[in-house]
Amino acid sequence: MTSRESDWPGALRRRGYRLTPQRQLVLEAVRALGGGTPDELLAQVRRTASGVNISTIYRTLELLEELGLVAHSHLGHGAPSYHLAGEPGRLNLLCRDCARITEVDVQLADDLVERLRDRVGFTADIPHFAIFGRCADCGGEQTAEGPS
Amino acid sequence: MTSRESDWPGALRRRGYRLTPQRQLVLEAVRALGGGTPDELLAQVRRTASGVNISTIYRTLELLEELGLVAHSHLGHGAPSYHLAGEPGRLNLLCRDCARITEVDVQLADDLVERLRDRVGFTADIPHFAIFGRCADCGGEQTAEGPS
DNA sequence: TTATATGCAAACCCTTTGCAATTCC
DNA sequence: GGAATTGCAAAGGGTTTGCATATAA
Repeated sequence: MTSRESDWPGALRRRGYRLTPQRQLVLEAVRALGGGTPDELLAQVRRTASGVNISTIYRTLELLEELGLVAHSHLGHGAPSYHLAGEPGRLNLLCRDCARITEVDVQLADDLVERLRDRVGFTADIPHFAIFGRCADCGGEQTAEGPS
Repeated sequence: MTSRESDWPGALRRRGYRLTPQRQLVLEAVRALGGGTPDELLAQVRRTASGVNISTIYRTLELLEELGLVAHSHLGHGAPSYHLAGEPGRLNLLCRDCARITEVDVQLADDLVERLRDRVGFTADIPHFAIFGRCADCGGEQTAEGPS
C-alpha cells in the first residue's frame, strides 16, 4: 500500500500539478457525499466556495481519476457517479421499473470475472457499469417499460 | 411463441397506433444493420426516405421498444445501440484502452444471473450494459486512462 | 373526418473547449 | 515571473418537446 491516502498533494506536485482549493474541495465533496454526479458534487463544493464552476468540477474529477483517487460508474442513462477509488467496489443493480439501485457484493461476480480472464483474457471492472434488470419489489419477470 | 415476429402491424393497431412508412423503415433499418445508434439508423432509413427526421427515429425506437420488437444496450459513454429483441443477446466487453467491444456468450454470466435471482430476487438483463475492463490485446493489468 | 404521427425548430441535459484573468510555486 | 489553473461563455453531442402540418384509418 502506497501513501496514496494521505500524500496526494505530493503526488500531485510530483507530476507538475498544483494543489488548489478547488481540488481539495472536490475530493472532500466526494468523501462527504460518499459519491455523486458532477452536478451533485458541484452543489456540495459550493456550500463552501460558491464561485466554483462546473467545468472545474469536470476537469478536477478527470485529474483525480487519473491520479487513482476517484473512479466513476455508469448507473443509468444520465450522468455518471463518482466515488472514492480504492474502496471495496460494489456491484450496482439498476431496476428498469423503479430505477432504484441495489448494491451487492462484487464477489458475486467473481466466477464471471475469472471466466472472462481465462477464456478471452479480459480483465473486468464490474462496478463500472450497473447491471440492468428488475428488482424483487417490482416483480422478477419480463415486459413493460421504465428508465434506461 | 406469439405472432410477434410477423404481426406487429396488428399489435400496433390494436393499441391504437398507426402503421406508418417511417415505422416500417426504422424496423427494417435495425434488421438491415443488425443494430445501431439512432444516428446510424437514421442514415440507413434515409437511404430510402431522405426526409425522415431524427426525432421520428427516437420516437419510433421508443415505440418499438415498448412493443418488445427492439431493445437497446449501453456500450460506452455515447449513444446506446438498438437491436432486434428476442435474439440471443450477447455480453459486451468494453476495453478501457482501445474502446473495442468484444462480444461473448451471455451464458458466461449464467451463474451470476442465478445468484442475483436467488439472493436478492433481481432479474438481470446482462446485455443491457457493457462490462468495462481491459481486453487481452491491451494487457490484462491495472493503471492508466481510456474511454468511458 | 379526426386523432395520431411527422417534420421542424427550439430547448434540454451533460460535457468539453477557447481564452483572458488569476493563482500557485 | 511564468506556467498551471480557473471562471466564463460558447459550442458540442445526444435527446426531448411544442406546435403546425400531414396522414392513416
